[in-house]
Amino acid sequence: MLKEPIGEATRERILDTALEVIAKRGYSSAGVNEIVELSGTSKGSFYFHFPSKERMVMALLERMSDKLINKVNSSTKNQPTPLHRLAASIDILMSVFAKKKTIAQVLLLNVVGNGKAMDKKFLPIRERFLTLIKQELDAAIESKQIAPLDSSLASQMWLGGIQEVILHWLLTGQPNSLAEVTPALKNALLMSVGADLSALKARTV
Amino acid sequence: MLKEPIGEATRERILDTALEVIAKRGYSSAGVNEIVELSGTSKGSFYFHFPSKERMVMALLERMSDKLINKVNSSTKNQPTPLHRLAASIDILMSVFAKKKTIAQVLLLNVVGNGKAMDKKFLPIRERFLTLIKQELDAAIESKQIAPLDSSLASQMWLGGIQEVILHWLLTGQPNSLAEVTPALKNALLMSVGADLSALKARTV
Amino acid sequence: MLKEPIGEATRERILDTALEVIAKRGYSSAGVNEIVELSGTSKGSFYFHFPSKERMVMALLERMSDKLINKVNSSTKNQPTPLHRLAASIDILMSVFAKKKTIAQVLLLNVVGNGKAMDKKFLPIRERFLTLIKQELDAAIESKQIAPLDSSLASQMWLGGIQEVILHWLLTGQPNSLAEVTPALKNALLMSVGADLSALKARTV
Amino acid sequence: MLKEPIGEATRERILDTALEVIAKRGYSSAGVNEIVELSGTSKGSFYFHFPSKERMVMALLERMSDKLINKVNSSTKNQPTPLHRLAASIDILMSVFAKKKTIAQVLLLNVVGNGKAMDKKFLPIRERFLTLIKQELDAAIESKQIAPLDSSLASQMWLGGIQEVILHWLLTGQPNSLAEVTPALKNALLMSVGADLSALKARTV
DNA sequence: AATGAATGAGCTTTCATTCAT
DNA sequence: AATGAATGAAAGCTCATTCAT
Repeated sequence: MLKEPIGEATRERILDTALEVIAKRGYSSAGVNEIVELSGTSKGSFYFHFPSKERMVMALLERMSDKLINKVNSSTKNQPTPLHRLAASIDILMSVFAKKKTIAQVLLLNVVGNGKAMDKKFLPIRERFLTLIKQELDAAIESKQIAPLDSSLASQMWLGGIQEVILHWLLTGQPNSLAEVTPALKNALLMSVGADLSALKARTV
Repeated sequence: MLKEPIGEATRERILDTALEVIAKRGYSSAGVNEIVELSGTSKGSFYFHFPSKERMVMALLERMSDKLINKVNSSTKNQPTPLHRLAASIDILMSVFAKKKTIAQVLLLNVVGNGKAMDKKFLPIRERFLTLIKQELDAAIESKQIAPLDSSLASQMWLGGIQEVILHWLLTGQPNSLAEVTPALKNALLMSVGADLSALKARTV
Repeated sequence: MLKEPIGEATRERILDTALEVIAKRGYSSAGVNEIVELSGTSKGSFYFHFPSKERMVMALLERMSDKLINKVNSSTKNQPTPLHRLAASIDILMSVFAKKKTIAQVLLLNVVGNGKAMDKKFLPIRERFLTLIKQELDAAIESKQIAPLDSSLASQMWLGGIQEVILHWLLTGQPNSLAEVTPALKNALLMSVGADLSALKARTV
Repeated sequence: MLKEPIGEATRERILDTALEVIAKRGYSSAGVNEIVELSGTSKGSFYFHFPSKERMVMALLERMSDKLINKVNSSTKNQPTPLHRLAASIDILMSVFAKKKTIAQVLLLNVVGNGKAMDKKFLPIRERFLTLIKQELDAAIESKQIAPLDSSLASQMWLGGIQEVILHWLLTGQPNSLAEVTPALKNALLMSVGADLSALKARTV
């Protein structure tokens, strides 16, 4: 009655399972076999819905980054200034990854360097986040919240910085909770572009 | 008399070739076959010198990070303060990667997420760079060059930020030369820890 | 309607071919490659049907000993006494091996010592034959056809004696036909447990 | 001073080690590498002393069966009759194998069915034991200790029977000690050729 | 839409053997 | 006599993909 987009159930089931399996095993060790078995479907179904394993993963990553960017957009909607929006973005990213380890694992451990020279294929996803950050930085510059700077470079630095902190947490378990370090990370990033932290705090209230 | 490490020729040849092949194809697509063929050796030789492909790659990464860290240490030896040393480290890292793309590709594209759950195996290498940065940050804090902060977190942010800029360059070709963005990246990172940039410049002279 | 085990064709073809190849080359020299080529299937099929070469061989041996034991059981069904059943068992074993050299080769030349410490894996098959003999010996003891003795030991001696005669024939070609020596072997084995041969003959009529 | 056949030390060391390794791993899993390492020699030495692994094993088996047959001959030297000699042979064989498991493992688990179609190569060794038994059986027939029979067949049955009992002990650990079953085995074998057991006992004293 | 048996190129690894020293 | 680096054929096995049903 409620299985809304009829006929897509199998496709979704495959993607859901793929997320789990890739998080557990990594991209190239995640076999179509295991995905198909755990999802209760079949090889034939898999290749009916996706032309290849690679394209399936791209669909998965797209679905994931869509959701993630939507969440970011929701959380920034009501923020008064570009810097507030950047701060809110960092908050939401960190909290989402903290809550869904699998998403972090797949997006961060497999988006980069997956061993099959498909790095370029994942670029669009990275680009989306870079653009997100860059736009707000440019807006902050335009509104004189921060001084002019190479916003492209800065956004790369931000993305990398955030990624590495999460990665470190995934791989070493340090810190216990991402929430612990989020404020400090946010401060450091904002300071790196010369933002006035006091202005931010005042307004958050 | 001086050709000290005799008999290591084959081993070195394999490692050199592996670097090229992994840079070209990524870790898991770099076949022992191709490495052996291009290096003009044999499978038997490969497995005489290394117990497995995995261990060979670890040896390669160790050799690479040894060299890299040595270069960093050389370049910071004569710097007067911790912040100067951090700045010099960034300079040398960026210039090395700019010069040797293959090193960047292997170290950055394969250190993380290579698809066979060996991520943890590469941790020691990441850790070495993190420690390098952290030590100088701690020294800078102790010598009051910067205010106290979570130096562990900061070093992660630095490493991630630097990595991402290089990665972006590798994957998109932007900017044309890493040298272009090095000063701005350096500034941003130093500002992120609240460093006084003017103090740095004054002393560099 | 009656082609019951449909879809098992490939699996059976592999087992049939494996029997030939192992008889020709021995267990460890029988390559999956050759088995697959001669059976007109593929490596993929092989590993779809069996998890490993070793497990395939175990399946083969099981199938063989099942058939063999069924034949023995059929032939002893109508025998009046335990000793008659033992005599009939020897007859049928010898005649089966005489007819199907490949079965003898695989079952006797590979059941023991195949070079990869899997000897213990084949034990169950030896055990089945030992049990078969032991049960009849015990029955013969109980029915006072023979005096009490270590039936376990005796069954080992019987099995080994029969095996060796067949082996000798396989390896040297002597005697020309197993049938030649079957009566003498049967007598010797029965005498070894103190059986009264005359009683046997009288009743066979 | 006493290292009699100078220069053979290495060769002997290799053979001794090979015995251990083959007992542990079986023929085809016993690698030249391991033998060479454990014996403290080198690949070069190995192939200086033996033209191939196979020939080395044959040399080992020859050495072993020489020793074994010498022991048998010593133990039968002073026995009064052929049947006494046969009984003594069984005793000594069982006690040697009981004492040196490695010898039993190599001689029995690898002489037969070693997986590389070299079965025929080991025939001479089997033949030596068969001949040993056959000669005494023939002598017993000639001296009228037993009635005429197919001594060739009987010797095969004996050899197989003895082998299987030892094999069973090696593979299952039953019985605890070979000595336990030796008298019963001896009796059964002698009865299988129609020997008068009482005559034997009387004379043994 | 779905199934699962079948494919085969490709993988890493093993190992008896050779040979320059 | 001895060394051990080098060889390469061959092994068992994996896995994304295809296709008849």
